[in-house]
Amino acid sequence: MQEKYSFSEIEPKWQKKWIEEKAYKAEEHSDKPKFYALAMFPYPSGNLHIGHVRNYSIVDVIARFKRMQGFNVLHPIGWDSFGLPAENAAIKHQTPPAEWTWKNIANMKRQLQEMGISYDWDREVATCHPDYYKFTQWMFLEFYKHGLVYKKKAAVNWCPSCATVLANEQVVDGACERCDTPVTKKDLEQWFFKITDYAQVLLDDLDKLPGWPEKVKTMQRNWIGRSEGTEVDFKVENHTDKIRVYTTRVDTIFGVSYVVLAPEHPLVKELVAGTQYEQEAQTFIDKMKGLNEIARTSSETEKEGLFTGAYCINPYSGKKVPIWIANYVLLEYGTGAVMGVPAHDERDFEFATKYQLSIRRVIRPEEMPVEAKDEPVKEADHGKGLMVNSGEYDGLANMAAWEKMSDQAEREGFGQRKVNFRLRDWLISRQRYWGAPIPMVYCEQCGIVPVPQDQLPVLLPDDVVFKAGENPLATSDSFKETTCPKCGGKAHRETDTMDTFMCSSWYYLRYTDPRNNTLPFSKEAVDHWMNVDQYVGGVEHAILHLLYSRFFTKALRDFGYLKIDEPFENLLTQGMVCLDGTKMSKSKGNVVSPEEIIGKYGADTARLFILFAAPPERDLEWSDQGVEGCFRFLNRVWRLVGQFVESAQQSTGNAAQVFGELDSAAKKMRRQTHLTIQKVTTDIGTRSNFNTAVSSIMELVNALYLYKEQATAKIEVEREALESIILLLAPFAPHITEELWGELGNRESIHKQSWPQVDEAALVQDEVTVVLQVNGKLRERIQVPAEISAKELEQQVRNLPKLQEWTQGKEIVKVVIVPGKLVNLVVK
RNA sequence: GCCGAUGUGGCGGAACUGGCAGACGCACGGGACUUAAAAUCCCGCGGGCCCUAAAGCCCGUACCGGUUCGAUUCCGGUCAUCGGCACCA
Repeated sequence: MQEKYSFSEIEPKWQKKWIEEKAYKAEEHSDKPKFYALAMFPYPSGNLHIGHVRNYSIVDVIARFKRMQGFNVLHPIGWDSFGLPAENAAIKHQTPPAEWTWKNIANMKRQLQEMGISYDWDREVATCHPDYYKFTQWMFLEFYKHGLVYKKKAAVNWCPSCATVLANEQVVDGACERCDTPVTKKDLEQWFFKITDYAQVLLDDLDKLPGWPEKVKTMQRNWIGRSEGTEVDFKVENHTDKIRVYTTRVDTIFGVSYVVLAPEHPLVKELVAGTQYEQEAQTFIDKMKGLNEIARTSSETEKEGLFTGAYCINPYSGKKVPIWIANYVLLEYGTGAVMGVPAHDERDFEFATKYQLSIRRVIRPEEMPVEAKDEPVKEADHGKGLMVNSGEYDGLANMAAWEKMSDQAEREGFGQRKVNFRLRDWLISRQRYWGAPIPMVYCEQCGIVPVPQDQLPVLLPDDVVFKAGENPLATSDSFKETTCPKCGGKAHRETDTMDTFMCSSWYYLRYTDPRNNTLPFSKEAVDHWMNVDQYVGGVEHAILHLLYSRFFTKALRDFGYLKIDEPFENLLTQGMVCLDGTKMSKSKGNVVSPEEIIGKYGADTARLFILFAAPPERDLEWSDQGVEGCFRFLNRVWRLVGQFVESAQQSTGNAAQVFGELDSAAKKMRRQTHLTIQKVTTDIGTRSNFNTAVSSIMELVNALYLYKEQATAKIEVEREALESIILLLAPFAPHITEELWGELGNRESIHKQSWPQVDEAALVQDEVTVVLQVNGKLRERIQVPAEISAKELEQQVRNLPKLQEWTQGKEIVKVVIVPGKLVNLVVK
């Protein structure tokens, strides 16, 4: 055995062997229970960054652990390889996006292999490969068949820098999530996925996910944004039209001072046509259109409105109320019209105060005297209370009135209860080249015609021109011009591609059957492997990818392709990797290169540090010295094995017999070995606390160093401890443990060994330390037989010579005993 | 504003079900080995009190209060930091 731990020789040697032997291939037919471990697949930007290393190290520990526990593990990897950076590179370097992308994939694949991650490389997928995007297009058509895809003209989010539209989910603080450019609105005809059909079930089924972080579920709940309310019609005076408003507080409707329409509301133009208000209203509408999302909808923005000159009638009170238009009302939500109740809504209060509209209380808090009901309202009150100034409803509790008033609207036909969601349909069109082409054809005769599924894929053409700000597919005549699949006549193709989130919404299903040429996956494969048992990735996907994937799963279930309701059983959202307290990023220049670290210390050290430095869901502060510490630890393990191998000849070989007659030091050593096995097993398996798993292995190493120096040290006890250390460490540091396992005389790979079992007998103690407290304060530790009764223990404590000192003549009023742990004397 | 999370030594963090606060690692200080350095090994390492030592005592988990024999852990309130949502009617 080499004296020095030489990772640069060991690591490539084993990596090569693992790949050649397909050591981590998932078994097709197996009696073992299955386990599906998955990391969010990377975008092939060119190089692995440290966040990837963290993500993949975590999943690899889980995969290797489960394998050793006897599971048939599916641990695949692939590439989320469509997207804008490839196209930007194409413009910048004049290289085709495909070439740039495949080069990056090759490089990052090499880097992953240098980390020793135990992937089943036979299942690798890349979303930009025609064999993959063929089925992304298949998905589009399948959703289309089931009425979940439609085209509509809408004011959509437009990123001027990326020259494409964006989904609502991709607009962060009014700016493009990719390039930070402020997003503008554009009226375009685009393809939408009807995710809103699934809003309720996407919300409800979050309760079926106990294995997800509360944080992520809350974010999804907020994003879906369910609210229960009532729609009510206000008749417009001298007009045939009605204004339908949506309110969650129909109980306050007797307090309506005005009704407000969104500036884009179609009724606005009608109301002002030919009146003195027309000119001003038009100016107002134009101004609102020119504003971007932030300026228009931020709660910071001052409320601005304009009277239309028209009035409508409150159906409950019969009162006439003025109709306004205002910047704060959104056309897309509810009915695009709102009633203003200044006494009970802060926003309405602010608006009414600004424009001197009336303010009338209709709910009084219980502690407020009835006589005070008409006193001036100083601030909006949205609390509970009793109805006042509300006709026949006066005196009712407002929640009861809410129900009765909704009943009245439904009975008399001027309104109805309504549930609304903030979630909008998912806009999937992109005016870009490097994505899956939308498989649709426009025929002069037949109109919109889907490409038949057996004619897929619609391939991306090579003869496109990349120019900033232009849709490249529109420049390719060979692509654009086609024949109608229905009538054979002249037609042209849709030139938009799909949002790359389409590709990533189903990739976890493809891994179950990655080379299937006729279907995205077979029923047998997907039924066998799904759900993903453990999913790990960054929290930045809490809404986008995770919501879309849940939607896809539910829709495919409803189409009959799946049996499951949810794709990801357990979700772990790992924290960021930081340097000097801030997230590592290229723009800040505070990055650590994984390649450099691996070159200097090896992959095992890099993996070990990143798992040891913090619990996985928390942010991790990078520390070069910390890495050094982990490297020292692996060296310590290396030397431990080296010293053992030299001295191991004396072993008698009959461990069971030796373990039957041990001295107390040996018993202690065995106990720690098995306690460590127990702890590491639960730390990995149920708590996902890899940091404490590593630290307890370190403790075991320290303990073994001390034990083996003792004159009476038993070689069998040493061997058991040492083998346990290496086995427990194997998921974290696969290369060094593979090497050391061989040095201990084993032929078969350590990664094919069974996970060590706890020997309950080794945990039994003859004597335990009991803590003695006086009034909850620690006073003494005493050694007592493990089997001692509470009575005997109390007696022994009462006989302690120092007892007088602690009680100081006071009386012992109570004795609390926790068997095997603690005695607390309560004195007065 | 609403929702969620977090707050423990010089630092990363541990304490799993209310029972020894600070495991493990880093940094730092001292020592051994060495001609020397590196590597390695050993000792110390929250603050204070006590002449020294042994030993012991007091304070201490953001802050204030409560429950309890006993609180980092449970409850109420306050503050701070981070993240998400934010005119959604």
